[in-house]
Amino acid sequence: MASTRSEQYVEAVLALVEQVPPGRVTTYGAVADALGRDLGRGGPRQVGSVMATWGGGVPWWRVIRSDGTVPAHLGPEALQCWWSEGTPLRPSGRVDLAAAFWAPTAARGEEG
DNA sequence: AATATGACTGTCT
DNA sequence: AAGACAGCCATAT
Repeated sequence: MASTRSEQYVEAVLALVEQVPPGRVTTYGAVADALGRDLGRGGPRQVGSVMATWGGGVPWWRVIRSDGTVPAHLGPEALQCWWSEGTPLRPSGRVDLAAAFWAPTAARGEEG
């Protein structure tokens, strides 16, 4: 078990996703960028891969694409959560990143 | 080392 | 607005 770099990355991703407040959302690229400052891994694909494997224990619906859309697997489920949390949505049914975007912070307890 | 795949992103048409 | 294409990064085979 072990504390491999991969697990550290996974924990860091999950930690950021859990930090996302209700009614707000962030993007894969933003999470990858925030972690890239600390872990040196930085790929939105990798963040998505982590979510696909371990996202079941975090508010994954608060993590969407860069254009406010969401993967087909999450559509209906995420929508329900957004309604329930009052996430700012666009008339098209997408999240309004201009109002709902939340900038993730490093998992090492640094914010500035 | 090379190839294939993926909850990504940006640009062009 | 929607579809197609290229770029990027890590993992698995």
